Amino acid sequence: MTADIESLSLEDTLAYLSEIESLCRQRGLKLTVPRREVLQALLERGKPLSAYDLVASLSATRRKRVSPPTVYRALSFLVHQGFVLKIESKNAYLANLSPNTSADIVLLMCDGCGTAKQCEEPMIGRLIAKDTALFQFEVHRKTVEVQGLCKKCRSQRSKGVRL
Amino acid sequence: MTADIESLSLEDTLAYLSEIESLCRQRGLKLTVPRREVLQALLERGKPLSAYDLVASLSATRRKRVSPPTVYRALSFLVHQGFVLKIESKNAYLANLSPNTSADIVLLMCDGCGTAKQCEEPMIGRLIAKDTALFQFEVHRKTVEVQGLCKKCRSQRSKGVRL
DNA sequence: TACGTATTGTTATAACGTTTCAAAACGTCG
DNA sequence: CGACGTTTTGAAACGTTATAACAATACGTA
Repeated sequence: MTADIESLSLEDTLAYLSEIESLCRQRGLKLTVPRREVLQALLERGKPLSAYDLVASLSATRRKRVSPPTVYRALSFLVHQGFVLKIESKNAYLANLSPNTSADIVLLMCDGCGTAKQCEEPMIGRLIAKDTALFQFEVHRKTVEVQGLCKKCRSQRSKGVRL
Repeated sequence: MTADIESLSLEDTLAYLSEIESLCRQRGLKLTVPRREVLQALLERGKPLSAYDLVASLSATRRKRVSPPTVYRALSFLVHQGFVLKIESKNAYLANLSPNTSADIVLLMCDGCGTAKQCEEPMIGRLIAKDTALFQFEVHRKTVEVQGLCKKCRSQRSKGVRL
């Protein structure tokens, strides 16, 4: 069994974490222990995890029970800073692999294998701006999520595998 | 106090319900009592309601406790048929005012007053198709939600009202 | 009427998220 | 250093959202 192709190499994980630390310093914020642990767990798994998956994961690595509020607070911080994406349609969370870009993100989520691909899509913002301008609506946050089957799972299915 | 401007007139509500009934007949499906009650409650209130709001609402109109599964099953049917929209970012449900069109829908949700406006936006589908084609991703479902402030609430705020 | 299927009722429970308040860590100013 | 205010974390209890499992009922059809 090979490693999950979606997860980052150790090298990339460390580079990513140091980029996040640098962003925190720039913003005068602290990447505290629980925040870092949550982010690291999301990076390691590479796919969307629920808050309670993270509670279990952190409870395992420390050898002591971590409570839901600890995880939710860390997630709230990370989502606020744009380091983690919340997947609304699945109540799950995913490390944002492009935390410093401000382009809107389209998430392609596979119903087969549970992976999620993030696409930066600047035109979505323009399109939505057209609708919101019409109603003089002030935009705070945008969510664009697509569910379906990834290439790999489609070919699995065509070979007769049940999804 | 006047009626909520978002809710339909009695006349429009009846017209809408008979359109839904007609769609059900065409599809060989039944708009049973709980399904109709849930849809009607959503129409009457005109804004997103949680499943448990609906449990309370139905329990009030029948004078007997309605249980969550009853409501969730009705919602599942209505969402499946496209008669009701699920708002993923709020765990709430909204009557779909254009149940027979297949254009993608952008929801503009106001953080101030809780109302939601639905906009048909055919270009969103094209844009997403571009990304999904790149990854050979097969699309099953799309969610596009925008949170912010509606025109009315913006002007309230500019008059100093806390939101 | 008898039978199979679809739907609803009911209880219990799982999954997701928050409130509240106490304890600890941390910066900073005397 | 040490006292103080602020931010962050820990822990228990609770609130909200959603589903599982199984019994009862309604409904079409032969």
